[in-house]
Amino acid sequence: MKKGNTNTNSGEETNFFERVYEVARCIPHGRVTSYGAIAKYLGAARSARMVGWAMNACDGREDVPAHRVVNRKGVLTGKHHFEGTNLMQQLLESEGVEVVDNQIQQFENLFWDPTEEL
DNA sequence: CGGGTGACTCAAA
DNA sequence: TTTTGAGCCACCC
Repeated sequence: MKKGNTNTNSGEETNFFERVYEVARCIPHGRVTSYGAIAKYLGAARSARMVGWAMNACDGREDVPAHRVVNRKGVLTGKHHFEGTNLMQQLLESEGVEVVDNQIQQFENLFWDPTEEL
């Protein structure tokens, strides 16, 4: 049926999310990537939002360095979602990434493209 | 089944 | 140049 139901949600996680987490986990230390890049790698270049959504679900997945994932401009758009105000920035700086005004410096240089690297 | 949402992205005015 | 609008896909109720 269609959807009626049985929501099997519980117990089985959507592969899509897992996929995002997997890529996020593959992000090298001290590097950053964009939602669109991950989405494209998954085959849904237009679903960058979903990647962000997946990050929202990352709650509980500490292994998922959401702080390494930023928007196409290199701006910490999701930093507002992190606890604290500069937690995300602190994490990035801790890895050697320069962040100023919620924007990553030398973003192009630190940008890590899964479609090319993987 | 249907509707609403969203941590994005691209394009046009 | 900056701002505004629409598109898109997957998850949740």
